[in-house]
Amino acid sequence: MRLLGQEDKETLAMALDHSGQRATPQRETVFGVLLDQRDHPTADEVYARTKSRMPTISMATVYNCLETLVSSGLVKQVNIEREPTRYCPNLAPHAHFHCRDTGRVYDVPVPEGMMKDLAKVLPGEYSADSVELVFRGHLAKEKTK
Amino acid sequence: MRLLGQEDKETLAMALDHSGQRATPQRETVFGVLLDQRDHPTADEVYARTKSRMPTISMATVYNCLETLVSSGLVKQVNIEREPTRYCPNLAPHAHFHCRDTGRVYDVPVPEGMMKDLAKVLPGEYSADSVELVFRGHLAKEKTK
DNA sequence: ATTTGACTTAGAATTATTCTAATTCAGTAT
DNA sequence: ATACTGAATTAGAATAATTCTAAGTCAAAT
Repeated sequence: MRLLGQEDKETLAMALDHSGQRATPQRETVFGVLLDQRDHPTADEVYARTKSRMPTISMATVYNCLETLVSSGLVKQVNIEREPTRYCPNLAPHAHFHCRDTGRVYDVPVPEGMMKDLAKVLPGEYSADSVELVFRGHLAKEKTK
Repeated sequence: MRLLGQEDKETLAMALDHSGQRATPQRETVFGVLLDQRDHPTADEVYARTKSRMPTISMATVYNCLETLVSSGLVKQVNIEREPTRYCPNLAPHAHFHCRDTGRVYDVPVPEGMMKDLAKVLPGEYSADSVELVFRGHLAKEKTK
């Protein structure tokens, strides 16, 4: 485990301040958990990982912290097929791949131009502020990571 | 309200048979409800609409019928942001637009070529059998329908 | 020092969905 | 026609992720 670096702490503090919220040890720890292992953990998983660093934290607080991080814009929720919500600190535009065998979720980089093209399929009466792209299928071989 | 036409009944019977299941009045009625008003109803809404045509049907049966229809391939589930699952009998490849104001979901036709292009962003180790594309935002004016 | 309001916490409540166990039904074999 | 078989339906209980509630804690500002 790696603690939150000074740089990440600054980022967090600024983003929270910008949305009228405070940095707290719990929020820093949860954010650190997300940055540390970018495997799209569920709230349960975040709770378990956070608890090992901060044993007194409660599930409710984990939910609160995650919500705070999302509202500050540093973390995105990833919802796939009514499964428990997953959390993702990858702010670059990207798609997701959901493996039917393992249930794991992988980030898929999306080229700049593709996002532009996607916007074009929308008829004029719609104006979208977010696009979500999820692939589902299988991994060719075994992905070790 | 419009009853299930002979053609739709055939389609349903064939699809069910193909997946080793039987056509029943409940399944026909639920399917009719979905074809009748293609506004992506939730199970609750399907239940209410179906009950007005077949007052004795139960919620469990509605869930069972929806599951059956999905497994037969005639209906697709549409999941958006952990909201209750919606049901959609539109089999053509299409995207969805989720209005932040009303919560309504609209079908957005996607040109053939776009789907092809989307597949290309997937690195070789992934093989996708389904793609989900959801836009979220606002409608320019008021959409009356 | 005291107040204020934000934050954390444990546990209860909510809610969409699934499960269970009993009943009904349709088709087939007797 | 009648009995069997497995599928389908049903009411209600159970599940599980998330949200809510109400009480307690803390940090900053007066």
